[in-house]
Amino acid sequence: MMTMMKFNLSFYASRKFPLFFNRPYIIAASFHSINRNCKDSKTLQDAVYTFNRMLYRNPVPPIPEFTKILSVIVKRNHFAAAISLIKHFDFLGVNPVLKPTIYVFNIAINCFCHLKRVDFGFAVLGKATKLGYQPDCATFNTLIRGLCGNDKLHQAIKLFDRLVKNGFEPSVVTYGTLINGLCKSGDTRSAVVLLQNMETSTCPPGIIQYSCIIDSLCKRKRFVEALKLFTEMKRKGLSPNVVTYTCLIHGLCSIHSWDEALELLSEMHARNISLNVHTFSILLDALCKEGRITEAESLLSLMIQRGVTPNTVTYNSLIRGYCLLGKMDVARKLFDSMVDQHCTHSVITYNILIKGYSENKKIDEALSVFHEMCNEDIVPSLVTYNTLIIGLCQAGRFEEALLLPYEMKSHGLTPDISTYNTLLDALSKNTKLDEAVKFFDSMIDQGCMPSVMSYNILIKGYSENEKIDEALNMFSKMSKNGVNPNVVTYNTLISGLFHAGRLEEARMLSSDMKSRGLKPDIVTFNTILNTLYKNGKVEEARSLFNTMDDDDVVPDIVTCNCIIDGMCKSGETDEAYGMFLSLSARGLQPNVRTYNIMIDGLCKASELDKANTLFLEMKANGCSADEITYKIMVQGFIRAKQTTRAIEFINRSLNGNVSADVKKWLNGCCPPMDQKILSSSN
DNA sequence: CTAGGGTTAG
Repeated sequence: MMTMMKFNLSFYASRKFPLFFNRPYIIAASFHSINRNCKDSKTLQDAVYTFNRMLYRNPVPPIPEFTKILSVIVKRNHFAAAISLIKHFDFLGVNPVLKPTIYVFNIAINCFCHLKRVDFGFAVLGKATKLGYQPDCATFNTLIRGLCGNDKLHQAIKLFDRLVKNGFEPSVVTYGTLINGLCKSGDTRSAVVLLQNMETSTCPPGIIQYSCIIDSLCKRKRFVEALKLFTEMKRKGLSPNVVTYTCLIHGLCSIHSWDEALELLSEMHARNISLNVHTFSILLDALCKEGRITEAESLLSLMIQRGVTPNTVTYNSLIRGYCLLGKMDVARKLFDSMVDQHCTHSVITYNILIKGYSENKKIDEALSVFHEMCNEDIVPSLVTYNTLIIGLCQAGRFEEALLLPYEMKSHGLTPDISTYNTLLDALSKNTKLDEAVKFFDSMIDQGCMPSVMSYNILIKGYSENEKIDEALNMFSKMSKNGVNPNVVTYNTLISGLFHAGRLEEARMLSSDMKSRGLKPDIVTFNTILNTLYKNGKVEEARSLFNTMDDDDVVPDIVTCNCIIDGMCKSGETDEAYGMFLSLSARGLQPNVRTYNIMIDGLCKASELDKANTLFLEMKANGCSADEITYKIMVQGFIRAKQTTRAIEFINRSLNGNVSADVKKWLNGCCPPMDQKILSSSN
């Protein structure tokens, strides 16, 4: 326990105690939380009722009975309600029966911190000190956490240092809180320094501190450092627990490193650490994200078999998995079945379903799910609205989308920058550039400052409408307004300049970008490579491709498609095919475009059998042929005068639900055959 | 004091 003997608190005693009474925001907030959810409000009302009854019981129950109720209320996030109950305690020192303990003060501080009023938290500390209470470890830990959680990390560190200087011995929780705050703010380096400081202090770091930093490193994809800490903790005799492993597995899954993740799973097995609902959910989510829904289903059975009950989060991932595959009926069924499994729908569950319907071109269903959630007393979040706005815009229903920010405001939600950017993008994409520009100005009037993304959207809008000079104008305007361009800005402009044939300016921009400390990314390379090939600069393209590695940029499938296409067009079909075969070794999956490019190249090199084999292979690889694939095959066979096989493909495409404009395909291909093929295929 | 699910631009 900590020693407070010489601990000097004078610097807090001067703080003003907050007025608990008659704070309008407290009343408003309590009202809101009571109405948030029926089931919840019932427990809240019960708790408040019991609390008030206890106040008038004779004799009054001991204080810990009251704080127990307060803890329940706080656990359910009814902070304002807790504070309004705490005001019943006697802070004036006239009623010895209702004399608060330091624990009551701590709860009040915690509540104020959660209500984003850390300043009131400090005022409570001031009052406690003045009344002669000794703040305990929890008091300061709560305040430090409050500062960390309210973007006042710097003050948290200052408080920590000041406390230490005044003789306060931080506990492992104090260190842990600060390490967590540093990690969440992205300063993992300082977190590691603090971890090292713990080593020489009276409380050495534990599993929690290591796990916290490991998680933060994984989230930032710094796996080398994460694994180093992981090894270090094991070397120090600290056994990683299920949380530590789960953090690492999560990180590895996020970069599709399945083998490494599986290795950790077997290590867990060897150490007799069982997977919990978090671990299973992460694995299931990763499978769903990759479209591996059958495996996700098996994993669900496995977890149930092992006695781990899936929860709302688990189901959310599965539902999203079905949505991603367009299986909305299954998604909906699963959604409905959650109730039978005693799983509640969260606002995120609804958001997933709404997005699923929107993306599968079922915006009316999305809207009806939205109304459903309101009827179920689930309060739509900012994300709900933003998702709906995207859906409405994609469905071309701009008027409705533009109304939603007003509806949000009437429900107490503030549209954020992404709300506005979505609308801005929708306007500029749909040849309403003038309206987009007006909207951009109105954002500022609404008190929402345009972000880099806002500028990027307009720059793209101008570029794609042959107004590259206006785009360049926006570019200089953004810097003037204190918004720094990012890689996307440069990529958009470079692409626009290429499109306008202003190659030299594009080149200049690309070096300007580097001088600003921005590194070209995969899109930059793809944009430039594409243009080089289009302009027949094959050698230059090839040497640029070879420099990608120096910039730590790994070619993706778009890059390879571009290279394969370029090789085919310059007659190097064998080299192109070699590259095609090397894709899996690069960890890349060919997509429809890859197959189309390669098949076209093979057809033009009169390698029809090879082309046909690829056509069959793409289906076996789960990549379905589109209209272009059929067109390439048909034209290939016509060029080779293999009319029967051409007709075969025309019929296949017509039977295969591919919307094919056969007549268009045949245009320019052997006119005399035109009639013959068309008549036989009908 | 540590872990999982939902939204915007190239």
